[in-house]
Amino acid sequence: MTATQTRSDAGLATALRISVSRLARRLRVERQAEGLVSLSDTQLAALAVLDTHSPMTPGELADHEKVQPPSMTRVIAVLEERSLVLRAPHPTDRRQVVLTVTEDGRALVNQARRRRDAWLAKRLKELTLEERALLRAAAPVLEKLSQA
Amino acid sequence: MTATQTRSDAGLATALRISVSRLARRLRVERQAEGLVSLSDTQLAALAVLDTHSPMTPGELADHEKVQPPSMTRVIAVLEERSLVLRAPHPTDRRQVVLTVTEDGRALVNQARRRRDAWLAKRLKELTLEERALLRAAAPVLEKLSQA
DNA sequence: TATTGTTATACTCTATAACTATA
DNA sequence: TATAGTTATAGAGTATAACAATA
Repeated sequence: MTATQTRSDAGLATALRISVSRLARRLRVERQAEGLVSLSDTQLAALAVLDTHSPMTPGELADHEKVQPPSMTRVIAVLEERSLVLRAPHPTDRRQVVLTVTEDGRALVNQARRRRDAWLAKRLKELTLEERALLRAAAPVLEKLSQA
Repeated sequence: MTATQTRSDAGLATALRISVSRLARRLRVERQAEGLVSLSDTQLAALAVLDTHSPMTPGELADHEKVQPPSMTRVIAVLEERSLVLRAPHPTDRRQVVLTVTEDGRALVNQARRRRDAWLAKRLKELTLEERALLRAAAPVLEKLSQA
């Protein structure tokens, strides 16, 4: 590796960190600007996890989302009150609770996803074909970075 | 544009949103895991803005960071108490306050930046030359997206 | 009167500690 | 005793409303 590439790579970490963080913040803001959903980040994230992993127990959900069980209790209370999830007794262990996402819950998750994608899709259309191709190739690399 | 490309572009928004959001979250977590800095996101962000735009008034800083003035008042109080910023009277308008970052403040911002970059730089080294080149090219496009 | 910044107060989110029910 | 979940309580962060000082 040449000295130029080494310098360039040192700058790459900074440049990538800034551009990724900034775009992520923008995506959050654009989602909130859409309003209407009126669920907090954590509430929506928990619902999205249930959408793909349902059924789960509150404990599993808390572990997955890296929050403490009491925090998840409150999140679930909100989701249940809005009929987005169902709480049912565990078939064999009566200490546990089984959570399942409702049809309303799935619909809301999908709506939220579409709304977040909408802003980005619009911005992507303003790019050149080459730029989009570049991002298409870069997306899996970014994904790999975050899972390292 | 072909039908295939259209479908692919629709998926691109979703793929890019997920990978960018996930990597940004990971960067936040890794920064916090480094500990030591002991400033909140907002406090560090405000300090970083002052590092590049100092001097600023509290009002300008609140506008820039999209928080309400009373919230910024509290952030500044913490930063001043730790000798990271200085509050001085405005030379001509005595209603206003002029904020400048101290040497300690600049040092802390740079340290925080280095620490955040360190994790990412390490991950980048695990990629192939081609993958790094891809990200180098993609970074400015991501930057452009966030500013759209 | 309008503007800049602060103080007073309340709300949301999350945490730790203590408790209940069950295994 | 140990585990799953909830309730009680506290702390951090941010908001709105009211206020003081100055333009």
